[in-house]
Amino acid sequence: MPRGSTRPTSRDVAEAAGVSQAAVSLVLGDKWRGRVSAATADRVRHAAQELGYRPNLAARNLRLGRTRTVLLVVPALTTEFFAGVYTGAARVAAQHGFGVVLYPSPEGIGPARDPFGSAQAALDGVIASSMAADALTAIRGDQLPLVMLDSDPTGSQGAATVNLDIADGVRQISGHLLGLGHRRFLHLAADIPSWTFEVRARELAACLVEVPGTSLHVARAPISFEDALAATQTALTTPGPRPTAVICDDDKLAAGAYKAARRLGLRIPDDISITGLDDLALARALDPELTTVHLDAERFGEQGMKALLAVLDGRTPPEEDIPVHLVVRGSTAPPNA
Amino acid sequence: MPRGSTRPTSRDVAEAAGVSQAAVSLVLGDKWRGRVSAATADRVRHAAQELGYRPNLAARNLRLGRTRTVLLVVPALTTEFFAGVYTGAARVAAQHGFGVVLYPSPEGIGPARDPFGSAQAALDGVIASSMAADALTAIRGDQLPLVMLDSDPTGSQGAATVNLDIADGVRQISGHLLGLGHRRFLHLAADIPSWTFEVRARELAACLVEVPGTSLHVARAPISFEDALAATQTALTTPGPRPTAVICDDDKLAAGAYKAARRLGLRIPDDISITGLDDLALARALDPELTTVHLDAERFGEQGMKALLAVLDGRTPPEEDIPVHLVVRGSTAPPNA
DNA sequence: ACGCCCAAGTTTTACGTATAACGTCCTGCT
DNA sequence: AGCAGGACGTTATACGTAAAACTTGGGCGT
Repeated sequence: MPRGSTRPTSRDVAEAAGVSQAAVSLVLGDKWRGRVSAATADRVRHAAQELGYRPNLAARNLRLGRTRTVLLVVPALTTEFFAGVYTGAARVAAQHGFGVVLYPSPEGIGPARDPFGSAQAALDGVIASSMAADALTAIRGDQLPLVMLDSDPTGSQGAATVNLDIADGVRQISGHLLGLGHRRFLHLAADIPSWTFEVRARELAACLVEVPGTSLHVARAPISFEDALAATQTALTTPGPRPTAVICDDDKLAAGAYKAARRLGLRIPDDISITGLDDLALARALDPELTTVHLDAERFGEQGMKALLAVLDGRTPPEEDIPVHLVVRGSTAPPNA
Repeated sequence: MPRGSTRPTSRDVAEAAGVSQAAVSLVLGDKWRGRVSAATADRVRHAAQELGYRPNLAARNLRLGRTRTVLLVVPALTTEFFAGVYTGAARVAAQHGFGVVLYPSPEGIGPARDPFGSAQAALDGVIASSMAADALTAIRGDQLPLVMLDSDPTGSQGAATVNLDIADGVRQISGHLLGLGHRRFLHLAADIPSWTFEVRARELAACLVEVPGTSLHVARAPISFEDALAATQTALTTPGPRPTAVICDDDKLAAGAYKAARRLGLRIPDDISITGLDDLALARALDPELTTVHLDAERFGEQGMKALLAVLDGRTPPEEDIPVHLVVRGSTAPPNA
């Protein structure tokens, strides 16, 4: 037993096993082959077990100069999407003996003045999701290895990037709706300055401009049920021919669009088709179930973490986009008349 | 400039300011009054600023024997509820200079064999949410200050507990439905061995037994859309008089119940009333909007963190339950006939 | 004039770990 | 017989910080 009630240290283990502290470190660090006899190694392991020894991570981190801990910066945790990203990143991290600390940037997507303010941990690297460029600069100042998720590759200042192939998702949506015969579209866009949403707008416009006779209106709303409802309602009641399909930047917006359509007495999908993007649990709870683009959040987090591990290893991370796929459910149908 | 490209240490700052390392520590630790002149203190601060000095947390943690970091153990991050708990806990923590590391127990609610397996951080304390008793024992073995969220106070082995007043929420639901005239109930229960769900079942039974002429059937399902759908569908098609109200253990189950009701051609709330519990974003997206009990997840997390801070301070945390309130929306109405 | 205390620092130490550098047998070979 | 070298360790040191213990040079009271 160590004196007092403090946690046992490697020295306590050494004493209990009748060896030096260095031997304990070698054995428990699995570097004992050819340096310590198997019998002694066993004694040490038993003593450690007996005392309930757990290494002091602060001391180890100080000694090694690294912490095997990385920071994941995400916008506010308001959907399960980022929970999935975290889960995926944490899983891969754990497999490599790393831990992940979460930092929900208080200002949401956009500039974060003090990227690490509340993160008490000492860090080996950072994964930043959907961040604005100025926050990026603040982070880079710390010289930490950095991976950006869903961010403009051209503005990433040399940081590695991992992206979902959102552009392809938009192509799949527009292809689906055009194939059904839709020509008049409303784009319910997230009113957030973020690359991932710019891509949606740009790609959608590019897809539709190719097809003669199409029209595209854009409504903007913050990602909230109420705002989406209001914006859609306004957009659908403006004079002129009504859009037959509403393409929403994400599922939450789509839920608002559903309610707006219902308020106006429109049936989904008979009178109006609606699509989302994310494939949250919400998508299946809506009635009819939402046609949307499935994003594999966990895989996204996994890839992000793998890229960061590569950077930490001095390797160059692969730059492939993560595929996404359209899930056709009940909210889309050919336009009537 | 320090030699090489390593991060500047307090010694580098000392050299730049022409003082000893101890002086730097005193100044930056704000313990310099009466020990260092104001002019020197300024020189030190400027030097630190100039070099971009940031203290090495591993070294500080080692020296101080504490990390100002706590672990929040939650079941899988599949709903925004636990995201809210985290957000609240992290906010309070940040105000006190603490960080929060998240550990989503891989086995979900229930036994967690290796509570800290993937948590690389050195910890000052633990907040554990909805955990089973055996996992608790494993945690207690580590002698860390512990606060339990939504856990059986009688089985908490002396750990502080913070609970939502779920029992009161159940009373509000049953009062609401009984007041509307309902007498035949289906309880769609979460098929998870956790105290928070046991409370729901016990309290509901207790509420209904007081009222003559009531019947209560119970269906069980894991918390998933599909399972809830299947369980409800089975329960509603068994012979005998059909329940007029379905009380669900949480909103996600309610979403499944909605779909089951629709499949059977039942209108909500005309033919059947449905209630949830949580008040997730989902609740407002359903059509009609879900009558449910609002849980203030962020406040829950805040209270949990405050309790842990109290324990760390040697104070006794208050043992008050957090109030919840019924939100009546469109999914409940008097039974027809 | 002498001692004392205070301001303004400095020197030293400890936290617990990982590892480089250094001993000491003993075995086997020439 | 002598000696190389492997097996099995030990000793010593550094990581960066906080803080206790020590130093030094006035200024002030008596």
